[in-house]
Amino acid sequence: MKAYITRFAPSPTGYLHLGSARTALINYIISSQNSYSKFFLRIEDTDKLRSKEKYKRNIIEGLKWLGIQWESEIQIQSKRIDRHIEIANKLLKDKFAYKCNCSIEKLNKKREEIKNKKLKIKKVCTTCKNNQKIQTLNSNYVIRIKIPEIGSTTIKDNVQGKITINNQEIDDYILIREDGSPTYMLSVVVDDHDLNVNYIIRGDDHLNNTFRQLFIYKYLNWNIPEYSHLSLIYGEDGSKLSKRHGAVNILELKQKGYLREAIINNLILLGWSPNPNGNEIISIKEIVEKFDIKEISKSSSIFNYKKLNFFNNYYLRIPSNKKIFEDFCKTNNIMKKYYIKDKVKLLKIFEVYKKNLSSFDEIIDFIDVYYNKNYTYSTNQKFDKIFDNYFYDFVAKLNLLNDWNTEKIEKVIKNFIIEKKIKFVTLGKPIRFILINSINGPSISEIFTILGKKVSIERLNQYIIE
RNA sequence: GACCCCUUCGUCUAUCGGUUAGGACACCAGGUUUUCAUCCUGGAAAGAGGAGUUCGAUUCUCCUAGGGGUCGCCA
Repeated sequence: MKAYITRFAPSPTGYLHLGSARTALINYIISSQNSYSKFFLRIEDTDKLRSKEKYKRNIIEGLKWLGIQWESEIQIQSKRIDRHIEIANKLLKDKFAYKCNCSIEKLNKKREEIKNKKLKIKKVCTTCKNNQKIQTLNSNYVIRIKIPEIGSTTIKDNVQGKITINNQEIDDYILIREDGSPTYMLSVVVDDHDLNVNYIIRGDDHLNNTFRQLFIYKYLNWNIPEYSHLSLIYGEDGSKLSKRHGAVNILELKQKGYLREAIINNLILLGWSPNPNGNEIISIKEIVEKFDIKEISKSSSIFNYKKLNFFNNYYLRIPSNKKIFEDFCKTNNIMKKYYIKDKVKLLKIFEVYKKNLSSFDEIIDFIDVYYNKNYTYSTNQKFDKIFDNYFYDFVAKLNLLNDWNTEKIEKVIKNFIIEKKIKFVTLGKPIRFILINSINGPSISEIFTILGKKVSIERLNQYIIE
């Protein structure tokens, strides 16, 4: 198996979201498939205006949380500007690039003209490269790459297949801005080359850039990496995944109580299917064993939260993940209080409710009633006469029980209904209501256990038969 | 608009010319149950449209329609 050097290169202009996490994940998986491969993280922070430290931190933290590990220290693109400029100058010297001093207005006019005349060309500056005066300029110019006007360029992409476009479709894009700073198009190529990246896996919004970037590799005689352009994932309304689709920020999902296993399981199944017949639960270990990027679908897919919830429910029910629930409680502002007050009780409640949860935070809706010292039974509820007839008797029986656990309580209840020849619901429903003010919920023996004997009897005594 | 890509149940997908078009989530129904749920069983649900190629097309080709990506001194 080939040794791949892969990388994830986000720009810190937004949070790590599901789409970029998927790209990072796939890079990581590929590089995990053998011990010779490597995976780097590079922060592409050359857009000083939009890059934010908080986004950078969010991306790093999000990746760490997902368990995506990178090689050595994080690469910072802005620290390598001198090297980028050096390469641009080399290109310039070798006549693969040229200086251009066209004004923005002039360029816009040219673009307008191309549009109006329905021309297929993309090169907006056609004169500067032949103008000796401009080529000897010392300031107020940009450096553009020289792309041939004839011929075509082909890329072989592991996901998208073989794609060819005409060179006239490729613009003489800018390498160095007027202020002397390198553009993304230059920086990625130089950084990838210097890191020995030989496999680029990114979103297919970069597909067009590949044709452009290829020329830098060619002009410098650098090895061209392998490519895989992943189709993007969308929100349920078909539009790009964004804020209004819910918590697309990975760390927000963590805060809500989603597990990394669920997110990874869900993400990897978009466009890929390891097990055509049977369930779709797959561990990261199995993914690394089975994943083949050539099997991934070209078509884009829609992210479905209901499926994420299914996976999350599956993973949060696994006993060994109980400690993740504890971590959640320790960091969640609401849960913290309950956790400190009575950890054992909290874990008991979790055990009883977990089959109903899509994410840990959903337990918040159920929990307070078990901790509320000032609990009062909602008195407007009326029950069956039969229940009223046996109620005091039942409380008395329960009161006799000293060994207060689910099993014993259940026994008392069973014996009682047999003795009195009544149906379980006749007793169970009202009791549940008296205890937690809700008809629905866990079995009453569980509720008794969670509340403890003293509180249970106290709450039952709040019910007064009229 | 130009260039490129995509199109199987609501959603994610399987099928590498011949299948009752399979699975997962969601949905619906029945069963178990101490209510809700869990769990079990079952059900409904798909090849965008049109031409070709072929004995035979979901599968190959072309056209149309729909969707997406790109078209910056952003990355």
